[in-house]
Amino acid sequence: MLYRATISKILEHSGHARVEEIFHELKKDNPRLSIATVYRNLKTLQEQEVIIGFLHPDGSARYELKNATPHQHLICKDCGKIYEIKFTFLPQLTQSVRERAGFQIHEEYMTIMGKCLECD
Amino acid sequence: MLYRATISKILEHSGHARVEEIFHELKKDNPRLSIATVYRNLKTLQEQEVIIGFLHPDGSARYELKNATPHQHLICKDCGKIYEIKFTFLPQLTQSVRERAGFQIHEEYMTIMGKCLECD
DNA sequence: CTGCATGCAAACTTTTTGCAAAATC
DNA sequence: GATTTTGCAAAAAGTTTGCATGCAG
Repeated sequence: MLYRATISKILEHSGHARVEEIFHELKKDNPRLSIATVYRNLKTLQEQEVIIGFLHPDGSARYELKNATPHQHLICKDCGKIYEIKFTFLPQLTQSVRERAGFQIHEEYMTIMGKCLECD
Repeated sequence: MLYRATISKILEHSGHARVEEIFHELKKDNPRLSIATVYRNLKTLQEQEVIIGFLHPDGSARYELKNATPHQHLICKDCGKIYEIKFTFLPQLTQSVRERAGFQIHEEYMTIMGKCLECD
């Protein structure tokens, strides 16, 4: 069944979900669901580039929809909350890095750590 | 003993070392060393802000010296290699993010994913 | 003597895998 | 009927913890 639609729906209104959260949500509809199935489906959906997976600095894997407009992540070192931001000068940055290091940036995977307003 | 000097020396000439690598190096001098000790010391040194720990997207924990000049990380999604780069416009970025989101950037923890020259 | 650091083994957490049963086409 | 997906249990891999021992102040 691949759970594609369901996982997408979950990620639509819960931004950077953990595996456990996704598992918990899916289980509401199918109590017999195994977490192995969740892992397998997340892997498949990531290979199909439907979703984006990344590691939170706290060590937990997080997932979000790929079709959302590309954005960057600010992650608070204190509370761990993830803020989304759109860097306006990203084209310049992308070009600069390509010229200086021959490195092609993937804009969806940019992470900045720091301290958020609430924790300051 | 805390292994502070030794771990620092290891990290001096092996940039983004994994726990296993550090363990292996330390074990040369002390064959009875336990990996639990390495984990405990790495944690302490990180709390003392002597070293910086971060998660490689491949899931492995990496460590580097904190006293080195702050830099940013480019990580290749294909080969996993970590490139260090110094963004020249970081002050502007820091200020922009602070104004727009009230978020105080920690410059040592900035990560950009993408594809490196060798893998392109 | 007191307290911190260590080794060892066990426990935990997260993720992956083998395999047989079930679902899908 | 063949292929794919699933549940379950076991296995890996990475990290943490309890406890008794050892070393240092």
